[in-house]
Amino acid sequence: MSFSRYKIIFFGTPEFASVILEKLADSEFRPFLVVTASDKPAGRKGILAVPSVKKTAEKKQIPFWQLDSLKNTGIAKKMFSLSPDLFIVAAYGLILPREILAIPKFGALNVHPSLLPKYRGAAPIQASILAGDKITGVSLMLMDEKIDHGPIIAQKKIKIKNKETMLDLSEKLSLLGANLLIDILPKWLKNRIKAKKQNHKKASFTQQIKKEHGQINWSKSAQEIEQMFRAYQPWPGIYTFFQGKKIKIITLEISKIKTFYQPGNIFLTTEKELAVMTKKNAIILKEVQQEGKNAVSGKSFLNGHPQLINTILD
RNA sequence: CGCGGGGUAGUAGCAAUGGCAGCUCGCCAGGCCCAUAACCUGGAGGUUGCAGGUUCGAAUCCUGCCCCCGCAA
Repeated sequence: MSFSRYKIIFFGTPEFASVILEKLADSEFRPFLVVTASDKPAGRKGILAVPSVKKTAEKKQIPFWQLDSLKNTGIAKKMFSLSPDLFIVAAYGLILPREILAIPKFGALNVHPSLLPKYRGAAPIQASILAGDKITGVSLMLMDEKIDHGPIIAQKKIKIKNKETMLDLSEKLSLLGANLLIDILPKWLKNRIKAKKQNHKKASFTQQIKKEHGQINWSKSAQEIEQMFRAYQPWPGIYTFFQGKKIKIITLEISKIKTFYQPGNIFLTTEKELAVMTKKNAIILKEVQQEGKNAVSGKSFLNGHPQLINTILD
């Protein structure tokens, strides 16, 4: 029995969605149309950045639309005329209006990288790392007009490992989500699954991440700063200011070394490594990058800035 | 033509802003030491990204080019 007669439209934009699209494209749930965001200028020279999903659609030879708005009524009509059976949405970036959601017979399914109702919104993966959670997962959800609010079809948990960054976890969750989809879709399309309403009282929300979130507050604990570091890879990264210049931290390590320094104090460990004290434990700066400069090891940075030792960072 | 920083010894990091090109690290030799990545003494190592210009004199000022990076998006 094949499901390839069902007409599926896939909505998504970044890498996370791209992984899912790739899996679907090779399955019997291959979408016949992909909707993604348009190319946007990026980088120093304003070179156009192509959404990851667009590349995958091209690679898998699936037609795609690049839309920056779904509010145009013509879009809904055009989609309706294609008579799709199902939408699959993963990190598309735009809210789907009600008239669009109403189009497919089997609804619009969203792949959300958290255990809903926890971490609704824009940055669930970062939120789970930032909070130091040990377990997270993906949720398949039937979309309604409110963000990440619809009833849940399926969930799958995974552990968050110690050194896992947002990037690592994102990749795992996208694969998990893709496999879960392929697993669940046959039952869903035969109406054998009932979506369960979320417990809205337990809902929590995450905000879009801004660059300012990456500034280090040294009065937090080393543990918290390290979680921040992993959550904000690759963007915005974490940084501090030294003599008015922004210093990005490229790699770091927690040190349990005992000192009497106050939080933010820069010092040398017995191994001559560059370290900063926090509220609890110290952070060793293995690799740093000053604005306008290449990334260098903590030792090298120290060679050029010997006055660094014993200054206090905010 | 979005804004800005940078390229100086060795695959390292930084000074010197018109007047002898220096510092830290590393490297080499020797010393000290039970010993050392610590300490002491000495040493090697440079066409200052490339090309041109201004000047008695350019790492420094001007022009063009190459390369690296931060911001913005």
